[in-house]
Amino acid sequence: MESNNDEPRRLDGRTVSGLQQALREQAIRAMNRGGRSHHGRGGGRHRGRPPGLRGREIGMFYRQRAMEREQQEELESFVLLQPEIIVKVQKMLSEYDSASTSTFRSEFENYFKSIRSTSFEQNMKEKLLESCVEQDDRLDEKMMIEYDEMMDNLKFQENMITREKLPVNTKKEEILNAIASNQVVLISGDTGCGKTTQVPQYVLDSYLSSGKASLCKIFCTQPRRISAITVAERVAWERAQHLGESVGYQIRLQSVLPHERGSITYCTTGILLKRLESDPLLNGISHIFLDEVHERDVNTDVVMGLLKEIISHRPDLKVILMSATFNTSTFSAYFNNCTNIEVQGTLFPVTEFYLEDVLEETKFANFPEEVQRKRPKWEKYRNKYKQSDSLDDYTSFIEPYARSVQDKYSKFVIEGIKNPNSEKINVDLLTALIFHISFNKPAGAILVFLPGYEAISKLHTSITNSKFYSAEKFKVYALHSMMPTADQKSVFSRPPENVRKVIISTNIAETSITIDDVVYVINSGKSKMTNYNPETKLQTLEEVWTTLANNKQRRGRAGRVQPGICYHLFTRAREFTMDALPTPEILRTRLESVILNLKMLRIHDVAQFLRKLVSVPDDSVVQTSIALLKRLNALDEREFITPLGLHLARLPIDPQIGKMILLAALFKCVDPITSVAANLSFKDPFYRPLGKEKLVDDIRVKFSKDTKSDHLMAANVITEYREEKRKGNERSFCYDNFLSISTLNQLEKMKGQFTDLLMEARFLESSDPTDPKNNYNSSNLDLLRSIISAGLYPNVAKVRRVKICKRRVDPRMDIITPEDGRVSFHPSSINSKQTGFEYKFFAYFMKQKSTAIYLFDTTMINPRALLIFGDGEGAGFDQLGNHFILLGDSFRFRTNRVSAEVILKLREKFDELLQKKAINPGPVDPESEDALLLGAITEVLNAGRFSGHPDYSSDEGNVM
DNA sequence: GGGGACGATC
Repeated sequence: MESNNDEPRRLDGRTVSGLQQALREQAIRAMNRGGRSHHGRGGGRHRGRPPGLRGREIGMFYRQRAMEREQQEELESFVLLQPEIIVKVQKMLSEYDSASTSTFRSEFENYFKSIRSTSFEQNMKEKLLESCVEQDDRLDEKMMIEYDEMMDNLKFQENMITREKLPVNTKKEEILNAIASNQVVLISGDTGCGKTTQVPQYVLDSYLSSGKASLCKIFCTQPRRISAITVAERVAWERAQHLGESVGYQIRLQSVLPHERGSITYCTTGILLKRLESDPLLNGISHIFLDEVHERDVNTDVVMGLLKEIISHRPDLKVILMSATFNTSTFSAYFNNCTNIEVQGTLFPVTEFYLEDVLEETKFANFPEEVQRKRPKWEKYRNKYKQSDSLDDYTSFIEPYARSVQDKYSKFVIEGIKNPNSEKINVDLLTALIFHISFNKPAGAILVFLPGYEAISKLHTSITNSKFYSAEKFKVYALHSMMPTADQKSVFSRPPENVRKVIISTNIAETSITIDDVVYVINSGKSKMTNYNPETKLQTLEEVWTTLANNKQRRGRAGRVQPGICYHLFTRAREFTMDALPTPEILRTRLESVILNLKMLRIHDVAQFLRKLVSVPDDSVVQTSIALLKRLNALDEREFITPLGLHLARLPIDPQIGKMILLAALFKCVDPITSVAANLSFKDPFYRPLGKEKLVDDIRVKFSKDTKSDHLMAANVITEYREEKRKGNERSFCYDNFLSISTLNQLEKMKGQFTDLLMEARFLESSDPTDPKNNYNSSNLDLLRSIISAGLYPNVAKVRRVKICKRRVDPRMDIITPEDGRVSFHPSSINSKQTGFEYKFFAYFMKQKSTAIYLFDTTMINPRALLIFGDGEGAGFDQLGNHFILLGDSFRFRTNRVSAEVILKLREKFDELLQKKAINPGPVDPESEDALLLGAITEVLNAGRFSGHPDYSSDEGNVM
């Protein structure tokens, strides 16, 4: 056994010194400590102490040293390869060394070089020569006849009566003239004005009737998949046609395309963006409508930036921006002060009330007097100054307003709004208001906007537990993206007479879900926002005040069928402090995918391009994202896209996950890893119905089997779903396990898309994810976990020690990442429920700070995989002769010389292999030298697998 | 011990 050469216990991390210091300093400090081993610590305690310290200083010194040691321990580990493995792998590597290297596959080389050497501008000029849409007289004639037939259709004529009543119809000629005489036009109008369904039809019909339909091809982008479909269906219906005639849609993995010319295609913004990669001039397209530009999602902002450049090369291309009626000058200004045509909406008037009115009406005065301290004691003291500060702020902000309205409201109302707790979400007040409306106001559904799951859950409980509640008189729905109600039709159905429908929702009901019979809206004034902090490099989820734009949108939800009422649960004074608009998404997010996509468009100076967008992201975020892309080898040192980066950019997926499925192709474990990738890039298939949270968590643990992996748990779910579907049993399987059939089906489709693309790029021989040829290693659990970690790298966390609380891991304890210090398993991660781990290392994809820094999805990782697939400044030995390997710039592994050599050689050779495969894509031939290398890697991973044998496994990571 | 909402050619 190797323990004869390097006895693990004596290589305990405690004898080595400061990790983030220079190596020299480390060595000197270690020497000062006399190189004592763990066992010798009890002996000469004073020997490492500098002379001249007295009294308290001695205590301070030891305390400091204990802290240093603890920090080192957190980041330091131990790895040793067994001698027989070393011999075997060294032999394999020496054979591999003699193998020849590969060269560019020629057609890929040309493509790659054209992307690196041409600019966006040049590329457009080249494409212009190829593209020229000719008018087709015969087609025009045919379409004109069809158009006449449509006009004669009774159904069409009947629909036209309704269409002509839409407000946008009053501006029809003005709009058509503006589009005819301008390249860019902005049309702004509020919900219900008909711009989305009508304006593209006005344009199409003007071409049809003038016999030039072959020159008209309209694309209209939508931010959401669902709206692309429903709008297309509606427009086809209005024209008394089926989808696929003059109207169609295209979203990811699903489309009904209309006729090639003389047609309207509703698509998601993402589809247009992807198309631009190979078709930057939008060949054959005559009109681009960008709808809902006011929502300011990343894709729309980027497309606007690109269109601004494209239009000068395509003078015949018309761009029509469509927006809600706020903030329109921003878009008009962005496009050289383009014409803005404003259209009135058709919503019914909505009366607004504010907190002070609600208190008066409900007689609610029951706000908690004390400042509630939910935080632990220590935090209270730490924030003491801050707390009182914000209290003073509140007082000085509310006092003048309270004085100005004191004659209009009862004294208890004025006292109420002066209480800072009146600004917190108050379930009692919400419940009182809901029953007040229910028993005193005319019929109509009540829609409550709350920030998130917790508040929805509390209010739901409060309502249904109330003495005023009865199941016969109320129908209460909770609406959240993770709840099944969001996918069901029942929430749209009108309740029987005398039954009050109450919908408690997140902002999913602001844009994505529209419920027509809502008459009363209750706006809590709060919503949740993800944000990205460039300094801490952390994504956060914060509860924030809504903006005036949100308030307007929420209010509008009450006026769809009749005049409505909106109750804002904040004062008019608070409204005065609210922002006009939400922060555009591009300022709140990381930019890896955006940057890689721009590189594909041959936009090399990404930072310069981003500076020309409507909102300019922080340069430090751009730089952080570029740095990660370099670390993934997607960009080279000069920030040019690499062959690997090009493959990653072509996949519709985050670059890290793209790398994961590329590795899965090389290592032949495609089915489980594409499941992991689909799950990470789309959404979790589990529903979380109210009150079933624990049940769902238990089911997740059940599906995880013994993998210690949320990712492989998801893969297991897909495998079992497929099996149940084969048996015709999928409905009950999904019902019993709180799974969404539609999400699972989409995940399956996405897997197919990944394998299609991998095959197209020649990394696979079969495009069936389940083909045995793609899955020789799919049952090698340790390999699967390694591939996951290789993709997710450098997202690595380490468990320091496990605390058990009520027979479960306490998820708040003792997990660290080098960048953030202490983090936690999110309670929904199956690893927050495990009681023992064989390895200390975990890979994760999503990290988000809310009440703590949570890792949402985690896989326990064999540290050998990290060392082979990770990066770092290499290895060496300190002055005590202790060998080490670095992982990244912080994790450090003690080892011996031969182990270090073998591991680093594998790392180097694997990097080479990946680059080689990127320039000459192809499956790994089992007879080739590449297979030998992959075999050697698998050998090392397998030999490091936890075997229950304490001699080496304990120091590599066993923590229980 | 807890999850605002979206999205990805041919």
